[in-house]
Amino acid sequence: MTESTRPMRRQDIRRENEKAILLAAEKVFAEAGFGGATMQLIADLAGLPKANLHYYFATKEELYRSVVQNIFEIWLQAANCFDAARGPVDGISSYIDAKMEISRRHPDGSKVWASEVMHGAPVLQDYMESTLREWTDGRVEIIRRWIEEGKMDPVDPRHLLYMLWATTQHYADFGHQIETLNGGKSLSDRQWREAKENIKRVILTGIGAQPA
Amino acid sequence: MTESTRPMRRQDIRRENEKAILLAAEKVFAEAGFGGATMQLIADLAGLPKANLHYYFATKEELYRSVVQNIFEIWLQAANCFDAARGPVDGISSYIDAKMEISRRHPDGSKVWASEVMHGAPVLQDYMESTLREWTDGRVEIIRRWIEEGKMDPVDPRHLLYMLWATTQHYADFGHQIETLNGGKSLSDRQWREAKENIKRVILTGIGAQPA
DNA sequence: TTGCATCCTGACCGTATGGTCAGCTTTCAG
DNA sequence: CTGAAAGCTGACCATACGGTCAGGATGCAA
Repeated sequence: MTESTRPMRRQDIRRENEKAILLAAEKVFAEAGFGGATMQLIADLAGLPKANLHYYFATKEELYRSVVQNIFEIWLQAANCFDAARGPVDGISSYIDAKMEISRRHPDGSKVWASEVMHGAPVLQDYMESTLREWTDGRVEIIRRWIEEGKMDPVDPRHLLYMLWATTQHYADFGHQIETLNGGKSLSDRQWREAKENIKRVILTGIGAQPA
Repeated sequence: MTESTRPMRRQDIRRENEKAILLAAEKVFAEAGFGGATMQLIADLAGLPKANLHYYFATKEELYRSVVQNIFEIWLQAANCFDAARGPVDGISSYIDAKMEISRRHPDGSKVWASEVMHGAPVLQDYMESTLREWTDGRVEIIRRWIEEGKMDPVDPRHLLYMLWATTQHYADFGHQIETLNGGKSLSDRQWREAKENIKRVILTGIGAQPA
């Protein structure tokens, strides 16, 4: 760690430990699910004694909640690409890029999020009913406008969004399956690019998207 | 249950109890994950004492394995539509129909399967490396032939398959999210039909599929 | 009717887990 | 320098869980 450096300031200690715990927790929750994860495992992975975890996060639930909220933030940020766009080609392309990047860089987070939703969103139900709903309604409106302006075919905006979420998250959540079918090797840079291009091409063509 | 009927035959008893246990287990595993599920909960839901579960299924792992294998069977069966097809429109349409029907009728099974894969397929790894791989290779070959025959655009067959899996399973695995965004109500017959039609339309158009 | 295999279950057990706490060390403001 | 606040942790606890088992109930073939 930072053994040979000068002693850390309190603030730094707090930040670094919380970060290490959250990172370890994300991995363990992703691999074992909430029920299968143990504080001991997370502690070991973070390189801290278990009691120290409880110093920063009172309960397993609280730690889990923090992890899930982190993911949700990242998830929502990817959405900004959508707003600045002038048309479906631009907006959907960059959204797919962003979400595929998340699937590649934060597969654990993606899995935790998927798990949370699959189990009925016990922790994030309120977020889904407020933040997520507002975000979705906003994008639906944008897509609807694109359709009105003749920039794409009249596809149901909600189902289009579900399709975008599904196809991109699949590469994280079902990454193990994809790897297995890829001869046990994780996708190469090239394969990730192909995956992205394929999704973009099929969807953009599929909705009859017109540039600009 | 069957309180007012005549006593059951042994065979029937065995079959009915195993069925009840598997059904309950599927639901509990789907809702809580493997680690979060308890034999007691499954027993209660099945209306049997916990010890009775261990009479039919020696361990929690064995019960889980049975559940997952059941899903896998259903999953593979949906694949048959693909084979009889004469072209991409026919084959992919019916495959989407079949998989959407599974998502609607067996959402719990779908979730258990998703969970299993997300956690690295600890139980079904061997199946994925044999049965699933063979199945996939076969379909890839079919799609490749369709492309050669000019029946669809040259889309990477594997990524196309992933797209089909992702979009259809999404309606089961993320059903809770979809319901929340649907005003807290589950999708109506009409909405399911729209979802299916949307997926078919976007994908078939997206790959430039030609009838026959 | 009899005997046996199957079916069933309350009570029990060892273990692992989430969580607590008393008391230690370290930082740092005044 | 000093004292209080923040950070840390080994040892401990209560509980819940997966699993066992002895022995009773039930069906069924002969």
